[in-house]
Amino acid sequence: MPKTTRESLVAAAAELLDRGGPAAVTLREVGRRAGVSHNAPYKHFENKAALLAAIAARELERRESMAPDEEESAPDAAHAAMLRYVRWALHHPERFRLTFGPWSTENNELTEAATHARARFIRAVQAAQAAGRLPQADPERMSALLLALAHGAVQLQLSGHLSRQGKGRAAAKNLVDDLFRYLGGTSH
Amino acid sequence: MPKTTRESLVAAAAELLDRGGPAAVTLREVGRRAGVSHNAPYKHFENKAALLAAIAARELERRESMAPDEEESAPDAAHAAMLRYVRWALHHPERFRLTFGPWSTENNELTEAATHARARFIRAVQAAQAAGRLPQADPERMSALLLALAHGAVQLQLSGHLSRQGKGRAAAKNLVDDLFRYLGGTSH
DNA sequence: ACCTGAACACCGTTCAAGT
DNA sequence: ACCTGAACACCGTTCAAGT
Repeated sequence: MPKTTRESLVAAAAELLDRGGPAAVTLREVGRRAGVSHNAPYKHFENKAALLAAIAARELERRESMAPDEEESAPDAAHAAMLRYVRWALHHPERFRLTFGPWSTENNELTEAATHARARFIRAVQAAQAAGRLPQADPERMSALLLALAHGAVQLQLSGHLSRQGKGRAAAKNLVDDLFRYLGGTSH
Repeated sequence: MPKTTRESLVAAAAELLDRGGPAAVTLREVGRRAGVSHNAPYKHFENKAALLAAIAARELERRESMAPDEEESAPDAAHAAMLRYVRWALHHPERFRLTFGPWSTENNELTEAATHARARFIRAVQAAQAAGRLPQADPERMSALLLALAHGAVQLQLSGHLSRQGKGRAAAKNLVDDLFRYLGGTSH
């Protein structure tokens, strides 16, 4: 595999991100790990923000390529996709956080990948609706509801705002399951 | 009002935060605006992170003091509190973002204020449950579900991940209303 | 086209010193 | 107890120059 300099830079940056957040992604250390000078990155990315956006885009494409194709139209595809998303986010908090922020709308590569992933999820939601497991609302809006919950649940768990004690065990995964249970009961 | 230096510092920092995020909160500019030297802040806060935590704590206490007391046990108190939260977050995105991150668990003042606010919300949820507007689940866990949705919906809207086009109009406010409608139908 | 080394402005933090 | 000014190490970014 002939790794281009660009790929090496993104890989090094992603590793630093995981280790200590965006502040730990210094162009100097990125360059060192990629075996180039500390400002070689400027020949591949406009600035540090663009480099971070490239990490986010790579991550999105990877997740995309990992999602099983056949599953898409199964009745529980949406539920499964959400649990997969939650598990991924909890294991890679910094990459998850990178998803928001200014990068999202300013970077083309990223926006395109995000739009594609969202379209895919909407199809899964439609399958669940057809199977009667989700209310018959506008699929796009129903998707937004589900995504918002997964997003917020992960965020709360990561920042320690979910009480971890016995009774109310409100782990992100449980909140996703709860929501599907409630929505499944609404045959409205 | 005899503003202490500490209060001036936090006020200046909050203004800078709103203007350009945490990166714009430089101790030098904070000092300048508060009329002190660029490292006077170190006599009041351990470091920059502690100063940011102080902003978050002040914000939480303000929101707390603004919440109407009588409303707490009304059947729609939880719904109203969530809409108020969403409106606040959309108007102060940087302060909202500050709520998560490392500060939350490491700062005592902040943790205490957050715990208090959460307890208050749980009581509102119990009132809604008693009125049959929310399912009879564990109140703490039901609160977590609602908070997660509000959180995630705001996050998605702020980062532009909610399609703003006509049909699926998935503004954060609408998602909150949707959830309450669905949960209200589940008399389970 | 891609890379390097020096340089610039800026920042968080520390320290010795002042009242 | 609170503040100042100088100093240090570090960072993003720019520039002139090399292949």
